[in-house]
Amino acid sequence: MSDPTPINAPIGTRDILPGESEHFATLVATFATWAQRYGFGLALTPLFEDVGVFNRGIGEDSDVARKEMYVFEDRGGRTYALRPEGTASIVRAFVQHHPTTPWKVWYITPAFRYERPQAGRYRQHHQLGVEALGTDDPYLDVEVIALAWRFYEHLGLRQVRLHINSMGHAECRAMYLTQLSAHLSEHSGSLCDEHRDGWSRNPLRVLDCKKEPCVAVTDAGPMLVDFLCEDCREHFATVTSGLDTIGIPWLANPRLVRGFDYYTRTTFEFVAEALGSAQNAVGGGGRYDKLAEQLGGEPTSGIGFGSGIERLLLALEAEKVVLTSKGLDAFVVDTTGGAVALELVERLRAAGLSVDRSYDQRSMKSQMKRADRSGAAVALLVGPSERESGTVTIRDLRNSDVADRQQSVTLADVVASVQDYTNKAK
RNA sequence: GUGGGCGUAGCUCAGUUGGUUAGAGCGCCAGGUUGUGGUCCUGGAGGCCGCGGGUUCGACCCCCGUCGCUCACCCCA
Repeated sequence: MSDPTPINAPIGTRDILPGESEHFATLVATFATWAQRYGFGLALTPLFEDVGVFNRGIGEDSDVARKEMYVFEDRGGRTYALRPEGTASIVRAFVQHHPTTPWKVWYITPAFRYERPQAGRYRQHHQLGVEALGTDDPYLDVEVIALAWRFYEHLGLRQVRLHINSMGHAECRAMYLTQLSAHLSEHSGSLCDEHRDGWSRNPLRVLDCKKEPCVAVTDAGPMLVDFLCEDCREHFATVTSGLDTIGIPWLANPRLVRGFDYYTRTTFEFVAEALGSAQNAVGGGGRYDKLAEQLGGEPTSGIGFGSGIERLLLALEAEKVVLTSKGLDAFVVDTTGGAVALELVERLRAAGLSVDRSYDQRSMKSQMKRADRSGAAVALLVGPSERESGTVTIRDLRNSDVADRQQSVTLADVVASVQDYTNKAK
């Protein structure tokens, strides 16, 4: 009947548990703060969508849509997919609800891609990001990029480079694609093994190829920037000069095409140079002026970016940045059976303090050890004599060199005394 | 989808040409200190040596299979 074999988390997924989850939580809280500062409201959308939301959005020929989506059929025969990225769902919600524009939202979500896991790449990872719909004002592009930049900066990342490019709008890109295809066709024999026969399915992808043969061929070929129309050129110039104005360094990268078909005009990527591996993009995004239409809505401009939380945590680790989170204020050590601790921790918690205690009536030495490991600022000791006199002994656990590390306070003064300690520590 | 590496204690890892009771460090528990953590000392618990099969008198070790983890390619966050 029952199989006693333990079951592990699925391939490419992982548990984020205390010890690590504090960093995750601090990172999300930081992003929430910054997104709000920039005027974005939180948007929560379903984890799964009609598969068309993603197919139409990110392009049926993209790798993600072709082979990386978790697609399934529900009991009613509808075909759904777990979201592989954040933008398409948000735009679907925009089309469905017709909010007034400009509509600025931020999100945090798991994202799913069926691919072989490796360092910095998971089948379920977490993304946070923003989307802004309803205007093609280039200053909005600047703001979205600025938000990402300030967020990384505030986290403590110092080795992030902003790569930026313009994909043009539909017409300039079409002109460019004709030229690029002609060039690739002429030199297809010199492309890498993978693209020699496969380049025509998505010529832009060849620009993204890092292999020597492809780089050589595309270097000698036409570049998208040279095909931008007057409007697109001006849009791009306004974005980059806007970045200059507010002091955000950028790097023009004409090869930056990114993986999803919906991008138009501005595209950008944040590369964490501290990450040695190929998985060094901690965030990216761009403008998508056709996506709302593709999802059945009115033509609506939009721009956004997404950032991978796991990648950011790896980048922070690589840069040796430690995200601090608030530890315990106090740990109650009760050697009289634990009933005094019960009341004490409740009172302290009600006063807004973070408090833990030990259980199972362990020895004082054992409880003190736990108090120490807990990282609490102070230990609150209750033994027979304290219980007798209605007092608590407060012991400073962090400053081992000061003389008066312990003091006795009445139960009535405990809350205020602990608050004194934690305020001093700040 | 393709290729490499690795599966031994909670964690990180040793383990001799195949040989008898499988080890260390850290962590955990307890004691040294019957009311005091971090340092130190002592002791203890904890292992189907991933799983299945094969070779052998004998397998953690060699062979095959399988599952899992991991790294890389591809692509991406």
